[in-house]
Formats: sequence, C-alpha cells, structure tokens
Amino acid sequence: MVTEPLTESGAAALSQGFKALSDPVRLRLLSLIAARAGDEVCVCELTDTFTQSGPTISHHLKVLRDAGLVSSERRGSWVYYRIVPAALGTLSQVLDPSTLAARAAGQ
Amino acid sequence: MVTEPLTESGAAALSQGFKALSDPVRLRLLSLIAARAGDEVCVCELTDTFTQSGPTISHHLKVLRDAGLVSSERRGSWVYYRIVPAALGTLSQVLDPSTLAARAAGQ
DNA sequence: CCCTGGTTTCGACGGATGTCAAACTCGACG
DNA sequence: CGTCGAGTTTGACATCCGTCGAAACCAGGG
Repeated sequence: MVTEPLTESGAAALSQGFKALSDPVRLRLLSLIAARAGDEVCVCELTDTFTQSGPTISHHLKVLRDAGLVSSERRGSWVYYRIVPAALGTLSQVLDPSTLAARAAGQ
Repeated sequence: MVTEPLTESGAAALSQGFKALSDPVRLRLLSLIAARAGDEVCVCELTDTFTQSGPTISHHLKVLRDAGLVSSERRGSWVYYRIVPAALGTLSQVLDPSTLAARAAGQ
C-alpha cells in the first residue's frame, strides 16, 4: 500500500489524523470509546470522567469526528459515539515496523 | 500489554509521541529516514528535500529525537539520523484494530 | 407552550508551536 | 591557529490550539 516515502500531500493528510491524537484528553476519549468496540458510548458518560468542562469535551469530540476517527449519532436527547476502525487502522499501519521494512525493501 | 482504557499519565505519554507525528514536515522526515531502515541518513540529504530553512529542519529533527522516534550520531562533520523501531511500534500498536478488540474483550 | 436537561456553538484569553534570520558550536583542513 | 562548512541554538514573530463561561440549540415532559 504505502511502499514509497510519503508525498507532500500524503504527509499532510496523515498529519491531520495524528494531530487529532496529539492531545491527552482526546486519546483518553478515544480509548474510552474504543473500549466498547462495536457498541456506542453516550457523551454524558464521557463528560463525567474528565475534569474539563462539557464544552471542552464536546470540542475534542468534534476534532476526533472531523478527523474521521469516530462517528456520532443522536438518538433522543443523547448523542452516542463509536469508533471508526478503518481510520485507526490506516494510521496504525503507517507506523507498523513491518510496513516500514516493506517500504525500505521497495525502495 | 495495553488491555485497559488509557490512564491519565499513560495518555499524556502517548500523546507526546503522536504530537511529534502531527506535522507534515516531521512525517516526511520520518518517512525519509525510515526508507533506509537499519541504515542512516545524513541531515544534508534531508535539508535538500524541503523548502523550509535549515534551522527549521533541525528543529523538527529535535522534536522527533526528543520523542524518542529517531536517534542521531555525529561522525566527522556530518550528523546521521536513524529510526528507533520500538518507539514506532508502540504507537502503532495502540491504534491497531486487533489491540483495540483485545482491549474491549479485556474490559 | 414553556420549562428542563443534554449537547453544541460562540467569543475570548493565555500558552504552545512553526518559521525564519542571526549567532553559535564543532570538526576538518590548510 | 584561522577559516570554512555542517548543524544546532537563540530570539522574535505570527499563528494555532486548549480551555472556559455564556449563549444557543434540541428533544422530551409537564
């Protein structure tokens, strides 16, 4: 898949994904959502876990959503978030040592 | 290894790593260095690839070095950089879908 | 129809970050 | 030594980003 050094635009796209992961709060949010793989998590469950204010959590969830790492669905009064495994997988693979080796072999 | 939702300090540590990857220039630098897996790359080879100034490239290399993603060695007049595979592997594994599934199963 | 509780958006503020030019360090080579 | 080239550090500047309180939005229930 990725067998060559990153292109300028490719790097820009990937860096967006990693930037979404570059904050401790977002990483914990993602972890909490991922811990229910397949299932969903209500925002209210998340806000209770953190000391930061509700708007801040909502902001971080939006960053994760804009990066395509999670998806959200409103049902009644509550909003539920779930993981988008493919997006995580893409980022994981870029850093995978075996992918790195393959890339070196291709070059 | 990581079978539970991230702790507060664990998330902080990981976010440092991802923050180092959250810039397109650093991602391309890492890619260029990784493309020589095992071997090293001279800084002079890297600076030529980018439009940004030498000091800027040096700054980004320092960020990658401080994050433990690459290591540097001075030999004669030149400085050589190489990948630290273990560090990349750790970050990769956190995002690995199968690790995510295992974490969910453990919880 | 208007409260009430859950969630997002807006506006503002302080700190972090990418970038460059200039100054500095460190080997090598006369 | 003195200079030169490779790389790094420093200082400054503009921009971005995390955070909060206040306000707005939205669905459900008197």
